[in-house]
Amino acid sequence: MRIGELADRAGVSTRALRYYEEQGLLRSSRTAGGQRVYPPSAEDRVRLIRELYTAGLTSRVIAELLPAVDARHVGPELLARLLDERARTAAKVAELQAAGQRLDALIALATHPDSDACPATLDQAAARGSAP
Amino acid sequence: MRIGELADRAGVSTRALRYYEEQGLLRSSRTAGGQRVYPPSAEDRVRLIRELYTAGLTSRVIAELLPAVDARHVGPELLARLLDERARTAAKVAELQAAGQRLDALIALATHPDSDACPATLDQAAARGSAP
DNA sequence: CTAGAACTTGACGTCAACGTCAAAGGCAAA
DNA sequence: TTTGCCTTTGACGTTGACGTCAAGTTCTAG
Repeated sequence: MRIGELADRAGVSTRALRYYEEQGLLRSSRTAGGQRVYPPSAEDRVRLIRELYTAGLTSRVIAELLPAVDARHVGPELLARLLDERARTAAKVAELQAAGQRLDALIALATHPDSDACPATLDQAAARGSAP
Repeated sequence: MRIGELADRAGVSTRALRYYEEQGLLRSSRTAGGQRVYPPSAEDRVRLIRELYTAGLTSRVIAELLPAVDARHVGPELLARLLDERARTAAKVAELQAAGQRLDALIALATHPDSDACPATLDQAAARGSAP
């Protein structure tokens, strides 16, 4: 398949696909005229790349990661980085959930106009952590 | 307190504090000489701002949100945006957790060099969602 | 009163993952 | 062959939350 079809299938732009290639995340063969050609497996590869981006990894880290995925072998140095990134995502999840509770408190403020618990949730959570 | 102390206490840069003020997120009184002065409550305010940033909200949205927090009253239009943002954070949490499992699979690959389950987790999760 | 740390505004720099535009060439169908 | 969509490389633009530097002012300890 060519770049347009892959973009459609994977739900990204052609610009993104060229960018991924430029960053060493995605390979392609070429037609005689120089146009990029991808195997069907490229779709899953792009989805994986997107997912790793979603995890907050940079293209540089992903570029180091993908060969290990393909070879199914992770060296000790890369493992250290993986543990680091995993901790980072876990922390981010926790932060996001905490922030989500802030939003919930605000939403409760709007939907239950005269509850007493809401203000406490809004103001004091930051001051004393998150547990009561 | 002045800007440097607030920055230290809240764990942000002075540049960030001035930026928050510029964006209408943080107020300050001034000394006769024009230097910013903050009340002790500003520390919690900054932490709240940081938390909302962490939730993925932009400064513009936060600027609309904070008055509602102070007034403890959320209008219907803002409520709609809140529900939207809350859904966004929930989705982001889910994505982050999915991506975290990818990282876990890679980590397992490094720590249990010859398990059979790992490759499946690595490759096929994207192809069929996330449930087995 | 004076050194020097802390503060002021203003303005340009950064970084990542693309968006967008331009000019040119490739490809498939009629 | 011609029409017209797809693709190519190259290069500049965007966005958000600050970083950073500069030149000048204010505050405070001694």
